[in-house]
Amino acid sequence: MLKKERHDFIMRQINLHNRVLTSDLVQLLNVSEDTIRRDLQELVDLGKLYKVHGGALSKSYHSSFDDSTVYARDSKIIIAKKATSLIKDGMVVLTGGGTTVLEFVKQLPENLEATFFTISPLVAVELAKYNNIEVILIGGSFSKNSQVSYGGSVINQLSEIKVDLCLMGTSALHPDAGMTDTDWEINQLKKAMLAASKKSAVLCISEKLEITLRLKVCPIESISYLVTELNNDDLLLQPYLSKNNVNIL
Amino acid sequence: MLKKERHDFIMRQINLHNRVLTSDLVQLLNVSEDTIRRDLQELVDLGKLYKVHGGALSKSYHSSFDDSTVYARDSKIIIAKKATSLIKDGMVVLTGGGTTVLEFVKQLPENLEATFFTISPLVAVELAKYNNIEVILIGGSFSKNSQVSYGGSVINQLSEIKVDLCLMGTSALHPDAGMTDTDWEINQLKKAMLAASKKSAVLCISEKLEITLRLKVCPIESISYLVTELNNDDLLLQPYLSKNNVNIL
DNA sequence: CGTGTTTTTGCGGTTTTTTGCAATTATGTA
DNA sequence: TACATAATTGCAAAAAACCGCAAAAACACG
Repeated sequence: MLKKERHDFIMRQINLHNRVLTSDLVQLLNVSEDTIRRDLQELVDLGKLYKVHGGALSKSYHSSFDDSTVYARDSKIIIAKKATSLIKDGMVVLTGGGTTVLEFVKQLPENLEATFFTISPLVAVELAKYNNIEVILIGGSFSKNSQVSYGGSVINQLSEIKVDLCLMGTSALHPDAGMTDTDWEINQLKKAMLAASKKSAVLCISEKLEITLRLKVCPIESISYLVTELNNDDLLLQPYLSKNNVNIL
Repeated sequence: MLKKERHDFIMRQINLHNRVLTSDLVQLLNVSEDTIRRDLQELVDLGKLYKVHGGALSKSYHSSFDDSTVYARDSKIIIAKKATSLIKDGMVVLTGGGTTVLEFVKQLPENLEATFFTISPLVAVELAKYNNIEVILIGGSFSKNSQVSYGGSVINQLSEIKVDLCLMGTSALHPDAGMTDTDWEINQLKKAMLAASKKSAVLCISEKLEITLRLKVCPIESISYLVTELNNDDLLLQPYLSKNNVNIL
């Protein structure tokens, strides 16, 4: 069996069961432990899975249960602070969920007067702490993974509003492929959010740039503002993005 | 089972119940006590939980326990535990907000299969921790005081559903005046919730009994179940309530 | 086709990690 | 205080990971 075939086999197992045991793979693929370990290490280097003593776990599995510690918190705070400059008194804003957006809300100026629509209950609770912000929570089926409202009724409600700016995080952004995602419902949701907004801002830590996932949300030129933790000079994509009218923050 | 998986399992239990017993984990994970103790110690080193004699507690629980902002927490826990007996597999339930309802959600049995509608984002987030509970968050204008969705759109959405049981806290309950409130919008909301439900349960600490506020929500006989922290014998209203077909828990 | 190079793979030996056991100590409770 | 339960410690066996090496296979190129 070719190495590539083994890698594909391992990734199938990972996607199916979220985990693999070294010992199982030795039996199934009929190669030595060392070979399996080398395979796993290579897949780790490609960022495709997570290695632990005794086997490996899928990346999504790992991140979804690790909710007590926010990953890359420092970067997210930098992004959040930058993003607040987009918000002016009197604006009507729509936000998604996620730790970066939540951090953004915490950084807003105390006396901001604005109206916020949001699909995230945690964001709503945080926004409610501001006296002069009107909060409208958009409800629907509640996603256990992403902790936001989703589904048909959310899409319907979004189709009835038009806001100045929509603000969301993303799992992947690529100069050619644009914004992409893995979950179909979240994908639909983001499309509807963009359609409901005059302008859009995407909050994205740099390591998620230049990654492409299965489902396309929108092309790169649909994004009005990209907010990362990098300086403009350090952002290699900068010229390409500017060409597509994406403002960099 | 891999060590990482055990750690994730433990953290899930902690997030769900705010505590774990060493002895329970030994049975559930089928490893020796020593292994569990080492696991717990490692999670302590990672700052993810708090170790005590006999098991471990969640960090948030520990801090919220010290946090005296939750008034009469002990009574509310008693009420919450009693109220869980009203919920059976397969039920469709509607809940309001408030600390007592939130505590109720935390006390639900781990594998409950049910559908919950709620107007409270915090309740939704807490419910989402249960694998077999479907959560539908009802959105609308968000109340800074009561931390729930309210207003016309909520009333509309409530008019479209019919659930088995509606569960809410209250600020006042009186044998003659029934359930009363001070806030007009919350008043309307509660009426709509009751109208959307076949049966209703009111969670109420005893000190709010025999109080009357300005706005009437419903007469006493509209309440199917009253849950307080008292024993039946200590509840002076008991005969009167039974006469009006209110079940006491 | 032949030869030198790179890649892949398995093996032996060593080190690290994990786990359970037993003996001891600590803790909480009647 | 005494007793039961839980925690700690040291230890040893088993499992897994690591390291260097060499055989085998695949590849490149004249």
